[in-house]
Amino acid sequence: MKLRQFNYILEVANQNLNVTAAADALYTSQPGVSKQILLLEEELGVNIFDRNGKHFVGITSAGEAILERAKQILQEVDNIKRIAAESRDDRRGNLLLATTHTQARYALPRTIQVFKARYPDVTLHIHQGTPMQIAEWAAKGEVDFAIATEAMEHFESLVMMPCYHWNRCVLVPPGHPLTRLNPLTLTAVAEFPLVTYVFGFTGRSLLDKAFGEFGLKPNVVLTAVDADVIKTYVRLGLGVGIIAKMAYDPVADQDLVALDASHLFEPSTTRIGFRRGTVLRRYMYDFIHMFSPHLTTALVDQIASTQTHEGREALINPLLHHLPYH
Amino acid sequence: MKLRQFNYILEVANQNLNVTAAADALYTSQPGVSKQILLLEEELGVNIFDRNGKHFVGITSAGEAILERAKQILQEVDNIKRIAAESRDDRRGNLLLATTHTQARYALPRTIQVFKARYPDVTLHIHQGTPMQIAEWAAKGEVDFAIATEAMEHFESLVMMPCYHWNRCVLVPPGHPLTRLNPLTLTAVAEFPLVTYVFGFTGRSLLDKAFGEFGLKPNVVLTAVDADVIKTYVRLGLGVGIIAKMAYDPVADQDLVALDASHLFEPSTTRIGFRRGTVLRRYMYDFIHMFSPHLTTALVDQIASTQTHEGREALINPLLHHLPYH
DNA sequence: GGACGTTACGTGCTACGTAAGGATC
DNA sequence: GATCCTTACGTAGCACGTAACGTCC
Repeated sequence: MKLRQFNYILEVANQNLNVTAAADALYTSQPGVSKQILLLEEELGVNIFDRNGKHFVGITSAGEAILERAKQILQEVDNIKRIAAESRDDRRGNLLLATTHTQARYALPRTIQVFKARYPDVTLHIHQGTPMQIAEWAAKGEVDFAIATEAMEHFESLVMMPCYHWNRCVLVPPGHPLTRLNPLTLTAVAEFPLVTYVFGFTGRSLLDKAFGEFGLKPNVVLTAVDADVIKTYVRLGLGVGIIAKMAYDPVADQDLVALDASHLFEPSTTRIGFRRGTVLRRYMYDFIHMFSPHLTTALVDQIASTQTHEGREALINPLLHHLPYH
Repeated sequence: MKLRQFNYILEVANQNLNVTAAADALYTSQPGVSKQILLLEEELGVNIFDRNGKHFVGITSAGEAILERAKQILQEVDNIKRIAAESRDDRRGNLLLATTHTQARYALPRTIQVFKARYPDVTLHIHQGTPMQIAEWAAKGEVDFAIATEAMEHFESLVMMPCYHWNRCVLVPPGHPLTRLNPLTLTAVAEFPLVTYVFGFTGRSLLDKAFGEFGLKPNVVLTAVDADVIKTYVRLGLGVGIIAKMAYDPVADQDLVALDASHLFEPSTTRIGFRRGTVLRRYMYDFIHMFSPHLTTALVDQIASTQTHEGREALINPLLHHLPYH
């Protein structure tokens, strides 16, 4: 049994049982991967993969259990690397963030500025993706942190912590009829064509929920992944925009009017998450703390080491009531 | 990083930082071990061991963390082996028990007879030792199960489950003054020289506690590890014996009189334990179940997967009230 | 016929054991 | 001086890549 063999079988499983693809992903030869898998199976006396002739067509039940353990082992190997890196130099390393456009553009810049000043020798990488991709990357350990509003709670293997609440504003050109309405109502908004986020992005689900509860059928004429695109189309007069309040820039967007809509929608919660069981480096704890001052090292450790869903809820719920608003 | 390197550093740590001893224990050459450790430290860029010149004198703080992870990794490797063995043939394998004389001689034979009949192809090994050794062997994964009455609760890394309660009898030659006493009292017993278990064995701690609570200072003239030795000296008239009731055999010991002493002492509880995080094979679950019918596979899994002390207590305490008596 | 996994084979690396060398107690 | 770890060196085994082969769709 060798660590490399564990790497190989996991990559094959990840690549939909395609050995060739796994070999490519691992930058090695296909026969090498094939050989090592056969050797491992021979050593264990058990098939990990089901085969139809020479083609891999499935994972055996023993294989499932073995892959699970192999994943665990490689995670611990990774932890050892981190422990070593931390002890060599706790100010040097990499920080891989996966997040959405909204976070990268509006929520993160300030934190990242402070972080870079504090840790000039940590190389930052920001991967942008859909909330679903983001969560998957973090779950696989391909990135250190996932930061997003949606789709984060479906991964039991992620430690998720709330960072801040935020709500929306309605974006209209100056002189638009809605600017004369005080207070703004959902019914009034629903009478205009809307431009807002794509489903599955940036709190779109809570937005739909609010209209739905009033029995309103909003006329969404355009959806986009990010607020910059939405603003562009509001400027073109395509419709009324609904975006995160933090995405409105009073200076750059002074040609548009932002109407507070906090009373119309439930606040959304942005969360940060990382793979359970991962050792965090000092600067990672610090990053979390800079982004969300209520998430101290001790609290993060406590949440991460709590195994039951209920236990984590008990730690997280009190936080939710004192979360900052953006 | 290689699995072998993890093996090496753990063995060195186990052998009090003596590389030569570790190499011997691993049946390999000392320079080989030395080399691999140096290679690992070089790869990680961190010293795992503190050195004074060429002598190993301690473990670095990073080393502590690394050893912990390495242990975890090797345990999972072991689990993979078990999963594979189970899927090859779930009726063949090894079962390593560590237990005391008392259990091996009086409690286990019946279970083992049934077990051997059910699993003729499982090779059984019984290691006898002190309760402390037994627990350590199990904690290190050197044996599958520890079965004992004492010293079992001090190992957080062991999953411990209660098997049965038992109590003591007072052993005297026929015609002894104590045989005319009804009921038997602690004060009366304390007036005679006593022969009983060594401290740290077979419920000796609860025995001392009972005398202590009555302010009695028993005159223990001889202690032994096992009841057979105790009986021998009772026969020689050296004193009154106090042994586990199950250790009295009405046939073989008919030349001695056993007086029930259940009302004089708190019952002791014999427990079975295994290393937390270990995958159990089908026959291992069955062995537990045969030895303690209340410990079903589902219950064992539930107890083993409960991470908090309180959670385990909540599962175990109800058991304690319905435990069989031996 | 194309995609895919296995077998064959030659090369280079590496782990291991023996022997010698330094260091520490 | 004994114990202990490291360095040196030769050998054997193993992993890897290229090429050829067999198989499935």
